Order: sequence, then structure tokens, then C-alpha cells
Amino acid sequence: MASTPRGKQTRDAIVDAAAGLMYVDGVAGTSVDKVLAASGAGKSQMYHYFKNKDQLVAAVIDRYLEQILANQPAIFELASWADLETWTEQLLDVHRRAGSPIACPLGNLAGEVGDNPKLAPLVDQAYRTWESHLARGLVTLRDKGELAPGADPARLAQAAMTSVQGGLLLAHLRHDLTAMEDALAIALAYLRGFKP
Amino acid sequence: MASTPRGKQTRDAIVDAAAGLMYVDGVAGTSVDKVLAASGAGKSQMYHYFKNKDQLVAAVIDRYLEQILANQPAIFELASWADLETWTEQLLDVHRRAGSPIACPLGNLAGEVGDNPKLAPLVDQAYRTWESHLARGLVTLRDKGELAPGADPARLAQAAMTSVQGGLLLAHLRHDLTAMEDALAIALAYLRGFKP
DNA sequence: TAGCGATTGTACTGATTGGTACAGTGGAAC
DNA sequence: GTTCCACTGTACCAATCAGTACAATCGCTA
Repeated sequence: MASTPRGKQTRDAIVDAAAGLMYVDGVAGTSVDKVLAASGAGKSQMYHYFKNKDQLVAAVIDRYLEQILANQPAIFELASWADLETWTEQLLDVHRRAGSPIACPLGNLAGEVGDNPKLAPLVDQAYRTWESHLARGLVTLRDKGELAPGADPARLAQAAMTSVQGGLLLAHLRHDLTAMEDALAIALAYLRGFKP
Repeated sequence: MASTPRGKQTRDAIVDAAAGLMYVDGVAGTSVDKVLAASGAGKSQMYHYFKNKDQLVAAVIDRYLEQILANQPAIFELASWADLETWTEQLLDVHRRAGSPIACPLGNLAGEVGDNPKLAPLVDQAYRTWESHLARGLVTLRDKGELAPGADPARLAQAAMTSVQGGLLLAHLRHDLTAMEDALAIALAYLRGFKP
């Protein structure tokens, strides 16, 4: 869709602006016009690069996943219990940075977009990708003998994700990370129960 | 606002219609006009009972809390570990009913409304009320000597709520209750760790 | 330099949005 | 039966929405 450096730059500016606005105001609360005003682009550019608003949202979902994973690099190198702890600390540090609202951009979308047949599968897929990195790490631990052979990495990863999301949801509402800190500590303790 | 039986009936019809539509389409995705069409009411009625759309949403949030609590009556009578198990079963049974989407109406709102200064506190308060019933039950258990004296009921209740919400969020996206079943089982196991 | 496709600016549209204006109607109290 | 107020029906409004039309421009290639 963007076959020129200049075009790519414009497209990126639109997606960035949309990602920022939708993080705060939600999808329906973010109009195309606002996105274009914030990005400095014009309407013809928006509809040159995206067929419609849903496709813009799809690009935003991809962007969110990239941002999320970039903020927790430890998830790519999980090979020990210490690495898992590092990972949870990175998860918390993102939201400890002042100014950033406590919320998972994907989690915010999950409720609003949950029944849109075009977008819900994309959010689901983003979560699965995120979760798969965690599951891969748990497989590594199991292969190294640090996790019981009978443990199910996929299922444990899903359980950890529920803690991350539930913790973030309550922390978001309460403007207080405590809920997430506890949720992650409990999740980690649960995983440690599967040490051989 | 509604001082007559007829008026109350109309107001309830509007709130019911709004609650149903917003559960599926979200707040921003549900226009006042759609609510009125679904409820059979006219615009003058809507703005007779509600100052604006936000106040309608506030009433919907109250309605959601009522519905949620009505679906888990065990939460009012928690006095044993068996009662806690019953409670989690009730939570699951709600979403096992065919036709009903797997989602917490409050959780759906949390992301979308999370930064609206008028509505976010209401969602937060609804969660606190919900959680307070659980905390009260845990106090009862502690007083009966079934929970360690050092356990913090409020904190444990918050931890359980994060499991409920995280589990529901993933179960919603995946149209599969497994995530929630696991999350609740883990939460219950965690609580049992505080048996004296 | 001529051409070509990628890119962009401006103006516009029809539908929908939340909200208002205002003239009514209902039914109960006096 | 009249008075009063809660309640209702219909028509309307300005703003905003997503999306379109179309002509102009940019930079590269031949």
C-alpha cells in the first residue's frame, strides 16, 4: 500500500496518531478526522492507505502488539526462573513510568471490539502471539529441567496472561499498580509450584 | 426523576434496552436513538429521565452491578470453603448458558470508559462493591477460624477479582471458558493456601 | 523532457450523532 | 370539573461522522 519512503512515513504517522488517541479515547471515541488532525495528514492520504476505519484499527492493533513486546524484551530470552522474574518486573516498569496511563492497549480494545467480527479475531491473535512467546520460554525451562515434565507450557502461559490482564484491568480503574503487582506475584508463585 | 409507576416503567425500559445494547456494542457504539427504538420510548422520555447520555450510562452501570450480583447469590452467604467453591461455580454457570456472550459487562466498559472522568469512578465503585461482598465473606471465614488470622481479606478479595476479570477477558476473546475455569481454580487454590 | 504511478489537497455528501423546543396528554388531588 | 404536574409525541437543530470525487503534484524512469 505504501511503496515509497515518503508514503511509508505518512502511513506510519497516521497509525501512530491513531494508536495514541485510541489508547485514551477508545476506537469509537476516536474519529478519523481527529486522527488526521493529530497526524497532519489529509483525508485522501488516509483512504489511500486504508480501505476504511476498520483497516486502520487493524494496523493499530498490530502496532500495539509491537509496542507491548518491545516493552518486555525479556519475554524473548526466557531461560530461567530469574528471567521470568525479570519479565514481570519489566511488565510493571512500563506502567511505573509517570504520565503513562496504567492500561494494556489491547485490553482496552478487548471489551469494545469484542464482538466486531472483523477486529475481534485480530485482538485474539495478538494475544495469542504475545502468549506464545511466554509459552516458548516455559518450554525452554522445561527442556532445561527447571519445570516439571508434566507441566503444560501452553496452559501455564494462558494462566499467566489472565493474571497480567486481570491485574492491569483493576490497576487501571484504581490508578494503582498494587493489584497488578499482587496478580503477577501470585502467578509467579503458581508457576513455581511446577518446579520439578 | 420517575415519581410515577408508569414513569418508572418507562425509565426501566430505557435502561434495560441500553444495558442490553451496550453489552454487545459498547457505549460509543450504542446511540441514544437505537436505545429508544429498542425500548419503544421517545426522545422526550429519555431526556426527561436523564440529563444526557452519560447519566444513562451511569444507570446502566448500576444495572450491570445488580445483574452481576444477582447471578452469584452465593457471594452474600460466604461462610465456608464449600461456599467459595459454590460461588466460583455460579460465576462459571452464568456464561455456560447458551446464547449469552462470555463477558463481564463491567469489564467491557472498563477499557472504553476508563478515562472518562464522569464514568470511570462509577465503574471503579461498582467493582469495589462487588469485591466488598467477597471480602466480607473472607472475614467471616477468618472469624470462624477457617482462614489464617494473618490473612488480609481485602487483599485476597482483590486478588480473586483480578483472576475473575482476567479469566473473563481471555475467555471472551477465545469464546472458550477454559481460561476462566483455570483462573478461578488457581485463585481458589491460592486462597486455600491461607487456611490456618 | 515526457510520461507514469504514487501521493496529496480541497471540497463535498448523505447519514447519524447527541440534544432541544414545544405543544400536547394522562391521571390523580382538591 | 378544574388544576397541576408528571409524562409523552413530533419535529427539528447544529455538529460530527465515515467515506467519496477529482484535480493537482511529486519523484522516478525511459
